[in-house]
Amino acid sequence: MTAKRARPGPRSARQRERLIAAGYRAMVRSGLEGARTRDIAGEAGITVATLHYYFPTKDDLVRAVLEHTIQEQMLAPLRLDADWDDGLAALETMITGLARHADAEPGHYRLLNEMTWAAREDATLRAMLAVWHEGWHGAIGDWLRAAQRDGRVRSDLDTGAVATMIIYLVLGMVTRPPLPAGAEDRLSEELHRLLAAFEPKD
Amino acid sequence: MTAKRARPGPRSARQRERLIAAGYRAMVRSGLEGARTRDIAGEAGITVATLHYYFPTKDDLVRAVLEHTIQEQMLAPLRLDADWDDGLAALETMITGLARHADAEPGHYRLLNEMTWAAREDATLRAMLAVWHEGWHGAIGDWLRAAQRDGRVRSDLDTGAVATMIIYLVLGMVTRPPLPAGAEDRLSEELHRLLAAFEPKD
DNA sequence: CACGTTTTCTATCACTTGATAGAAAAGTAG
DNA sequence: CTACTTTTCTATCAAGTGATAGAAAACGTG
Repeated sequence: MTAKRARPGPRSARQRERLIAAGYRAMVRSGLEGARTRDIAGEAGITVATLHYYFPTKDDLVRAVLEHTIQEQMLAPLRLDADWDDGLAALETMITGLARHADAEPGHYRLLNEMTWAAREDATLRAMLAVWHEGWHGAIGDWLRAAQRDGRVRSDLDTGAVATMIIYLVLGMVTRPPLPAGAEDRLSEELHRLLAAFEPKD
Repeated sequence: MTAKRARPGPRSARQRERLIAAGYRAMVRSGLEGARTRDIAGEAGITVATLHYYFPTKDDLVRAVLEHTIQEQMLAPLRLDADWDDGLAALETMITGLARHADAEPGHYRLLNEMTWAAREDATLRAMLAVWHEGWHGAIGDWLRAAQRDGRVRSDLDTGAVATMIIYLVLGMVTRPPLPAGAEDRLSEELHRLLAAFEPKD
């Protein structure tokens, strides 16, 4: 017996990509549930019916968009490849870069956020996110250990635990909560002070 | 000319509260948009029509629920009053308490999260959140300064900037992202190490 | 009880939204 | 051109969903 699968035609890969791109934009604009299939189709230059020819249900499209988001849109802002030689600089680049990006593209981080909540009830999504977080956690740990070897970060720190703290810090930061003015100004500087290998003169 | 306002009857304050409580539960369960007015009314033991007698639009109800959430449900888990004498202990109590609470009641923090995003386009909501964040930020700063006076926290730290970091850290933590197993185990311990007044023997 | 007010319900609307059926159009091969 | 496949469109459905009108019930007061 044939599985209750979608019709098997090869489809146009180009149209698929166009729909995923339009879906990403719509979800960044209106959120995961707020994005309307009609808008997405319209933005891709087709009708809803044709959208459903490529993605039988909205959930299929959402899945494809989130997968695309993780693989294409999420790694870039992290700058995991930046300045590998200088771990502290890489850390700073990542944090300030993300803060700026979160101001410019808040919808992107709202999408990441909705994804995290959705992952609680979706094993596939959770697995994808876990892989991504693992890579991120590992990269930050590597940066910290490199800086420890250079004597620029306290050698007694548990780099894994600190990496976790930094990830939490960044995840909270990109939600851009309404903190008192200037609360973020000395953040990066202060993080460096906390991690620094030697006590300042005081 | 009379303003286009709802009918002026006094209403029952008890029913209002019952609706807000039911709304809070429904939104914790299904999210801000996912909560259905029919479900909320049913949970309060009335029909949708009666709900609209108390809250002309769903948005009015949402507003009331969020206001209630900030004032009643949000301050409690922070334990801002805990162990005021010992700032570091208060900090630890807050962080571990929030981690546990976030595991037990994730929906509460999803609601807080949706609120933060909604506040971007709603000045009233943003103002309410800002007041709450300001109090939180101030309390953490007070704890840190108290611990500095006791000589248990490095005196060279900018307590405001560190308070911001801790708030970001907590906001990220309560989203419970799928980090590698055990990533959070030594978090609190490591935070203490970072803040500690003296370098360990190494 | 009688009368006015407040509260609640039944029934229904108006509209959105994801989804589908079936025809038409576009592409492909001989 | 013809026959077949792939893609797209028009038109429409079915299930919600917030909201309302208007009658009925409950309440309060003398």
